Amino acid sequence: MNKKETILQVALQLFSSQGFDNTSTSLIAKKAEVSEGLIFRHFVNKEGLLNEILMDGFIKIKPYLDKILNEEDPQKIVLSTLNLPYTIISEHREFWKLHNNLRLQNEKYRKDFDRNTFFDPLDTKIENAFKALNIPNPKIETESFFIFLNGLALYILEKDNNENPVELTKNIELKFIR
Amino acid sequence: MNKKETILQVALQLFSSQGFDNTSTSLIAKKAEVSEGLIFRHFVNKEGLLNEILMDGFIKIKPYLDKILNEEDPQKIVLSTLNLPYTIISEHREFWKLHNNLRLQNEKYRKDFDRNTFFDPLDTKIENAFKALNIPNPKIETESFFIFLNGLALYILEKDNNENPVELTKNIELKFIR
DNA sequence: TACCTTTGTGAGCGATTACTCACTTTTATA
DNA sequence: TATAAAAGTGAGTAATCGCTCACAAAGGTA
Repeated sequence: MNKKETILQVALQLFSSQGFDNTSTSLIAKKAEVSEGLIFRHFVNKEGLLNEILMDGFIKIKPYLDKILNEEDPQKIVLSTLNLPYTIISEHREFWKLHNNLRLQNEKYRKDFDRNTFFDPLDTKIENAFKALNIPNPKIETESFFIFLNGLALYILEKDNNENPVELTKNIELKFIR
Repeated sequence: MNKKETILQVALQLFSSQGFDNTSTSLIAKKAEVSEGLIFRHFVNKEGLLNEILMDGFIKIKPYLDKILNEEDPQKIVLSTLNLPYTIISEHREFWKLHNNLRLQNEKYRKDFDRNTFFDPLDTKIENAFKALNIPNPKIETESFFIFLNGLALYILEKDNNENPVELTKNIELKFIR
C-alpha cells in the first residue's frame, strides 16, 4: 500500500470526523504509521494535504454530475438529481461531510468554491428541465429545489447508515414533479 | 459596559466567524480589551465560555418557538414555522451560525442537542397541523418539511444580507399548503 | 475607617502545534 | 553495478495554545 495514499485516506477520515483545524499532523502521521516529516515532503504543508484531498474528491464526484448533464428527459433529470445526495453520500460520505463543513465554517473556502462554478451546469440543467415541464416560475422553482437538495444532503449526512429513505424521497418528488 | 458581557459578545462573534477550535482565548481577550485571565475567572475554561454563549442564545430563541406552539390555526402554524429560519437568523445570525457549525462538526454536540429535544414540541405541533389539514401521510410530510426548513436556514445563513426572500418563501409555502 | 469579597491583571507554565532539516533507505535508470 | 533521484525518518524548532497564580484594584457592608 502506497504511503502517500494512506496519508490521504487517514487525513480524510480525521478531517471529516474531527474537523481540519482540530486534527494535528502528528495524529495523522501516527494513524497512518508514517513519519510526520513525510506529510510535508508530499504535500508541502497541512493546507496542501487538504487541497489534494478535496481535488481527489471532486474528481470522483464529477461523473455523477456528468451522467445527469447528458440526460435529456426533463423528468428524469429532476428525479435523478433528487437522488444525487443519497448517491454521492453513500459512496463518498467522508469527503462530502468534509466539503460541507468547510463550506459552512470557512468563508474563504465557500467563496472559492462558489467561484469555481462546480454545480453551475447542473443548476441551469435543472432550470431548463423545469421550463420544459412548463412550471410557472422555473427560476424560483430551481432555487427551491436546491434548497431542498441541500436540506436532504444534511439529513442523509446526519444519519449514520446508508439506507435510501425511499418513502421520503417519493414524497419530495411529488412536490416538484406532479 | 459590563466586561463579562463584552467577552460573551466578542467570543460569539469570533466563534461564529472562525469556529470554536480556531479561536484562541488570547484573541478574545485582546478584542474584548480585557486580560486573558478574566475569561477563566468568569467561565472556568474555554468550553465554559462556549456553554454560556449557547445557553444565552437558546434562551433568546425560545420565545419564537413558544409563539408558534401557542398558535391553534394549523395553516398559520405551518406558515409561521416556514418563516422561523428567516426570523431567527435575521435577529440572531451569529448564534445560529455557531450552533449550526457545532451541530455539523462536533458529533458530541449534535447528540447532546438532539437528546435535549429543544425542537421536539415543534415537530409534533407540525405533524398535528398536517393531520388537521388532512394531508395523506403527516409523518413523512413533517420529515420533508423539516428537511426543507434546514435547507432554508442554510440558504439564509449563506446570504450576507437579512432580506426576506418573499417570492421564494411563497413558492415553498405552496408545496406544503395548497 | 476597617475588612472582606468580587473583579481584574499579566507574567509565566507545560503541552502541543505546524513545520524544518540533516540524514538514511529505497527505487529507477544507464 | 554505479549513481542520482525519490521516498522516508525523527529529533528539533519557534510559536502558540489553554490555563494558573500571586497579586492589585474596586466595591460593598459594618
